[in-house]
Amino acid sequence: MAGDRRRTQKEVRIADVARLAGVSTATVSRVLATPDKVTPLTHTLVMEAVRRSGYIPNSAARNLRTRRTMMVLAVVPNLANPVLAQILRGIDDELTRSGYGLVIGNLDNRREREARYVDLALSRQVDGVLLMNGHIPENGQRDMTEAGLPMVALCAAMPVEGIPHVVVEDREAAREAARHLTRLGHERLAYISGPAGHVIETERYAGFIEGLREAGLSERNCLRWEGVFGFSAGLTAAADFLRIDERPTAVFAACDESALGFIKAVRAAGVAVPGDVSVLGFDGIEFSDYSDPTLTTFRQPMHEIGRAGADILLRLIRKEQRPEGWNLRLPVELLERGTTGPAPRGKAHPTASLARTAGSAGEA
Amino acid sequence: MAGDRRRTQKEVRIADVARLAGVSTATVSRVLATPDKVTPLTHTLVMEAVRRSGYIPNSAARNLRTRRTMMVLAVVPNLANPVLAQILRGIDDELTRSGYGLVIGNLDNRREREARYVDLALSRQVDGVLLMNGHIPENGQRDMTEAGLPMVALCAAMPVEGIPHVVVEDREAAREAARHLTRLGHERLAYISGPAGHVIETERYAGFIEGLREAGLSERNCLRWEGVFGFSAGLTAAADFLRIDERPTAVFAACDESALGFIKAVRAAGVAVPGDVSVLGFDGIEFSDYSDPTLTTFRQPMHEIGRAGADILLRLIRKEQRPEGWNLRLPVELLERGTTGPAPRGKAHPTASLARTAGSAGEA
DNA sequence: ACCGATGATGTAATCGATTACATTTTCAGG
DNA sequence: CCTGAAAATGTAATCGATTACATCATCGGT
Repeated sequence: MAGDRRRTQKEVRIADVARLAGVSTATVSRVLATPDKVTPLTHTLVMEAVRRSGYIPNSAARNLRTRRTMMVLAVVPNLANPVLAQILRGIDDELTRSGYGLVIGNLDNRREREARYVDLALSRQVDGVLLMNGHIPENGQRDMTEAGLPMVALCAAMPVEGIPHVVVEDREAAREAARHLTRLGHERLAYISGPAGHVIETERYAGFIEGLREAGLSERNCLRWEGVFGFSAGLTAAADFLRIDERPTAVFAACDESALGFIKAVRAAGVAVPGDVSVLGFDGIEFSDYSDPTLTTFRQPMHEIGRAGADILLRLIRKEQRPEGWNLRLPVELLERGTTGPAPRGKAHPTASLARTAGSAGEA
Repeated sequence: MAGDRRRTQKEVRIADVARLAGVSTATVSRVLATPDKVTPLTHTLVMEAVRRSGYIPNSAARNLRTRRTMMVLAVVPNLANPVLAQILRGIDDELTRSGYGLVIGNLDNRREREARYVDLALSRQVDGVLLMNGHIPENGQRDMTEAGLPMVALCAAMPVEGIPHVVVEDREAAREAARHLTRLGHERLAYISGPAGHVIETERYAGFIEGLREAGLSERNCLRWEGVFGFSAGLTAAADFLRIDERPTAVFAACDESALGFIKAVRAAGVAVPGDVSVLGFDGIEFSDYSDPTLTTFRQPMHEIGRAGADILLRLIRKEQRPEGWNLRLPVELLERGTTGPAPRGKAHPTASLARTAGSAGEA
C-alpha cells in the first residue's frame, strides 16, 4: 500500500523480468539483444516474462552503457522548405530501415539557433549529424567537429575537408540553364540568386555565367537580383524587372519558389510568360508542375540525396572503412515545361508600354 | 601511452572537471544546474575548469538520472505535407523556447510505421508526444497511452478521452464553404474528400452538408469524390468530373493540393475556373496564393496550431494543474480569391462541348 | 564568546541497462 | 565413464551524471 500510489503505471525494470523468468538480468538482456546466444527454453521463458510484465527497456540506461542513442540529427535551414522536406523524407526512409530515429535541428533561417544543436550533438544525444546548412554549426565556444561525431553534408559541400557530402551538379545544371536559354535566342538575361555567399548559390551563379560565356555572352548580359530561397525573392526581383528599361527576356531563378513568385508578380503587371519573358526554375518541387504555365525547371533527386546521405552517415557510424563514393554528385534533370520559350523578336521592349523608367531607349 | 590512441578526442567527464577545479562532482553539477546555490568563487573556478577542459555533460547519464530527455516526439502522417510542415515549425518554435528538442515520427502515410514510434515513446526516449495522425499509435502489443506519457493531439481530436487537442473549426468552416458557394448561386456541387474515415475529413464533409441544408439543398446536390490529402485526389476527381454529364458548378476540396490538382486537370481539358466551375480549397498553404488564378481557400493558423499544441504538451510535462483551455478550437479564415465566382447561368452544361458521356441531357 | 540557523560543499547512493569475467552445464570423443 | 572444450548462465562492475544526506563553515543575535 505504501509507495503504491505514486506510480499509476508500473515501471518495469529488467530485474523484474529476470525475477519473473527465474533467470539473471544478464540473461534477459541477452535474450533481447542476442537471442542466438541463449537456449530456446530460456528464450521462451524470458519472452513470456517480458510479455506478462510489459517490459520495455529504458533507453537512457541503454544509451549510457552502449554509448549509442540510435538517433541522428538533421540540421536544416528551414523545415518548411519543400526541397528540404523531401530530402528529410529520404533521410527518414533510410534511417528507419536501420532502426535509427530522426531529430530535427530546424534553424528557421536563423543562424543563432545552431548553438542549441551543437550542444545536442556534443552531449552525445545523437550518433551522427546530417548538415544541410552549408557550414559547420558552432555555438560560440565550440563547433560540431569537436565531438568527433560522424557527419555528412547534404546539398552543399563543406568548406572544410574530411566531411563526406552528397550534392547535385549545381554548376553543370546552371551551365545547362544558360545553354537552354541562349539556344532559345535569349541575350538579355537575369539571375535571381539565393542567399548571397551560400555555397550552392555561388556554384549555380558561376555555372550560369560559364554557360553564357560558352554561348558568346558574358556576365554583362546578365542582371543579378539578390534574394533568398523563397517566393519573396521572386517578388522583389519582379518589382525591379518591371522598373527596368531594357528588360531581360529570360530569367533563371535559383529556386522554384523564386521563379513562381517572379511569374506571379510580372503577370499581374501584364507581362506574358513565356511570351515576354522566359522563366527557368531550379529544384523541381511538386508544385512546379501545378502552376500555370507549368514551370520549366531542374529536378533534383531530393529523396535520393537524403537517402544516400543517411546511408553514408550510417556507414560512418558503423565505422566502415571509407570506400569510394563517400562523396556523391548526383545529376539533375532539365524538365522542359511551359515557362520557357523563344526570345521575343523585333522590338527591344517587348512590353514597352510598361517600361515607365524610360521613354523608349530602344536598341537591338 | 597505452590506452592513449583509441580516444582521438578526449572524453571529459564531470569528475575531470571537479579535479581540475578542486571541488567535488556534486559542486560541479550544482554550478551547472543551480548556479545560485553556489559561491561566486566556486562558480568562476568551476566555469573556468569547464572551459579549459571543454566539458559537456553526457546526456545519456543525465537522462537516466533525471528521468527526462528534454525531447518531444511529433508523429506526422507525412513530413512533406506543407500544412504539417508549417505546424512542425510552430511546434519547433515553442519547444526551442523551452529548451526542448524535436524528434520526428514520420509515418509517410504508412500506418505500420507507428510501431517504431510507440517503442520510442514507451522506452522513454522522449518526454511527451504530439499526435497529428488522428488516433493512438500502437505496435500490435501495446499503444502509446500505456506509458503514461504526456500526449497532445493536433489537427484532429482523439477518439478517446483525456488527451488534450488543438484543432480548427473544421465543421464551421465547411459550413461556411457551403454558404459561400450557394450564395454565389451554385446548386450542383461536389466535394473532394480526404482519406475516408479520417476525423477531420468526416467533420468537414458533415459541415459542408449542413451548410447545404441551410441553403435549402441536400447531399443529393453534392457529388463526393473519395481521395487522399494531395494533388492526386484532385486529378482523379477531375477525371470523373470531365466524364460527367451534369457537371457540378462548384467544387469544395478538403485540402489545397486536391483543389489545385483538380484545377490543373480541368483547365487542361478546357474548363474555365471559375468561369465554368468554382473551386474552393482548404488550408491556405503558401502556394495557394501563387497559383493562377489564386485559390480561394480557408487559411488555417498552422503555426499557431503547432505552437499552442507544444505549449500544452510542455505544461502537461511539467505536470501543471489542468486549467481551462486544454482543448483548443482555433478559427479559420476564408480567403476569397480567384477561383470562386458566380454559378454559370443559362445552359445546364456550361462546357457542353466537353461532356462526352451524354449528348446534351440538359435541364435547368 | 557561544548557539543555532543558514548556506556551501562533500560523500556516496542511485538511475537501469550492458557486458567482462567467473562459473556452471552440456556434450563429443576417447 | 571421464575429460576438456564449448555453450549457457550468473555475478558484479560499469557507463556518467544527479541528488539525498552528512558535514562543515559562516554569521547574526544575545
